[in-house]
Amino acid sequence: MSVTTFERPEILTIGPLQLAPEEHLARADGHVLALSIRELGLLTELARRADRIVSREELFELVWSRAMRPGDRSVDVYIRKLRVKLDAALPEWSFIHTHFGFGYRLAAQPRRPLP
Amino acid sequence: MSVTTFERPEILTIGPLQLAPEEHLARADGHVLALSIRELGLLTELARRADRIVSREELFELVWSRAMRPGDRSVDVYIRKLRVKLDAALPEWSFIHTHFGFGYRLAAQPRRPLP
DNA sequence: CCGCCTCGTTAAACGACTGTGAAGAGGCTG
DNA sequence: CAGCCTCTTCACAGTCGTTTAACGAGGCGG
Repeated sequence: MSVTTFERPEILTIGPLQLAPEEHLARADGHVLALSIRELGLLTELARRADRIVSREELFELVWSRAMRPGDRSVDVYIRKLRVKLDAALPEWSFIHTHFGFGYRLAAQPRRPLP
Repeated sequence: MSVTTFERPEILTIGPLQLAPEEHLARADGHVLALSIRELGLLTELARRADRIVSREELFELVWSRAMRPGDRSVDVYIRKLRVKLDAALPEWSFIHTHFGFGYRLAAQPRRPLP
């Protein structure tokens, strides 16, 4: 059974960061970020769960659409790529926070200014 | 069914670039660009979707008015031709941005000046 | 304080995707 | 009919993304 709905395009806002998953686009202060499919997928799933801690296993299944093998480090590697690109675009902010033993949490946090 | 309307001519402006599709004309800083039919068609469809990523398939169907065969590189070739002509006319700007795996996006972006 | 487990980071290998130059067919014009 | 322009297709080169492995740093519990 199918129901026709008229949804507005999904726009996720995390501080100065804007995500438009359907358009394969991410913007930082309006400026377009060049993200790959995996990077955007991971960032989108984190953004949909903003301010909450999400485990690697959950992130992996959301983005890769299959179960994560024990020891798989793919999520870590892509977290790193995202951090590099986000930091290049918005050096004043930090977004992805590690919760040791649990997972990652996305939240826009102003970096403390240089003394 | 056809309805007679009185619309003002469509003028598309992308930074220093002006398109008048009905006149088969493109201007860069007022200076006329020599574009072929396909080139102008492709640039026009991109301009109508400025700042958004448009897939090859969509571009092909818009410009060629038929479905794109898998592996067809025509869009790429015309993107190249447009880039050459746009760069010759406005070396300080870049217009057509590649989004790997997704398509192309048109946006006027000042090229970074030489140090 | 020691050792183990977790996380950060880098890099190699491979495949997939895109950039580029050129050749050939066809059409239009003088 | 010759010359020129456009469109299309092809081949090769170059770039980018994904995945996996490996090493080192850091946190946590005993």
